[in-house]
Amino acid sequence: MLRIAKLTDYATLLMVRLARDPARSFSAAQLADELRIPLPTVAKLLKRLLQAHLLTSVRGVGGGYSLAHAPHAISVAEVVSAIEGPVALTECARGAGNCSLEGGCTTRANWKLISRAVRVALEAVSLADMAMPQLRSVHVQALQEKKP
Amino acid sequence: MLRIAKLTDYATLLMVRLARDPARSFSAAQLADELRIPLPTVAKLLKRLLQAHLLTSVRGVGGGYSLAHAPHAISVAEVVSAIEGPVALTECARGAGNCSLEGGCTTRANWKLISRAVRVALEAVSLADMAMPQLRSVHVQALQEKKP
DNA sequence: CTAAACAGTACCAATTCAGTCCTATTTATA
DNA sequence: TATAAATAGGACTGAATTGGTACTGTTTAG
Ligand code: FES
Ligand code: FES
Repeated sequence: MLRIAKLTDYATLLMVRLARDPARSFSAAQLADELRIPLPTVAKLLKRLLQAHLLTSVRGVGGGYSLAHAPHAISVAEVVSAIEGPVALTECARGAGNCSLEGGCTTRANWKLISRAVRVALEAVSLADMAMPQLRSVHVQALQEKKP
Repeated sequence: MLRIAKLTDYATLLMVRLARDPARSFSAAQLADELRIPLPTVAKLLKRLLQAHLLTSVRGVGGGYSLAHAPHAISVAEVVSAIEGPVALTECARGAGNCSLEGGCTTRANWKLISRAVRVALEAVSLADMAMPQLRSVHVQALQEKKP
């Protein structure tokens, strides 16, 4: 159904929670408890987000995680990419298309453009936005195109 | 990676092929052969597209499938929905969120808006567009928002 | 020195997805 | 009217992905 993975959904919840108190630091256990997500899963996600440089961590007693950047400087697209890799709607949209028509395949190039539009839509929304009651607007000026 | 299913990719290939000769009628075997997609798979997809009323079919010898509407009147969004159901990025974006915060969950409402932006992006592109060498533009005026 | 907390990896279970097969039913035409 | 070309519909399997778990190691405040 063209939906993001459940884990990605969790990840945004985590990030949005962190975005509400950008100064504070949270342990995995705290977040798991507060959001009612199983601890091992939370731990796994935080690790991935850390590797994507969206978080900073402090080890040891009293350690924890916090955002690596200001809430308005982290986009939903980054969170999604961190968990499920780059946004590319079709296989061939990201490189070698194994499609049949190949040579004269118009579909492929067009999927790439559509993918970009989607990516732009996700990039347009920051964690700060997500933490707010309602997005003001997601105005997506999607694609600038090489003229006919 | 936020990608559409392989079957959906196939489905668009099929639809685009049909869109190139909207008058003609194609048998499943013809399409399978031309696009190098396994026949049983093609047959399955055509059935689903038929049930979504995107195609019309004629049975018997010399029968086949053709588009139910003009190529410019069928959007990529419709094809995607026909194969993988309605576009809704998150579980809760389409109804009952089983999310923890529930009550005051701002994330949920915002995901809905993002989903809509994506949907609009897919609706903005028709089969006729996909059949052309390169989309002119996918300008997505995504969301009109209830003002602050 | 101990306990809290992150780091990394490997593993299992369950669901989903792609693909196949089989058995009707319809219809042009030889 | 018999035959073959086609769609209609469903059931079934195998593979791949995903969600979730477990274990072992490292860091660090008190
Ligand atoms: S190369 Fe993938 S659709 Fe043609
Ligand atoms: S209800 Fe699903 S994210 Fe809160």
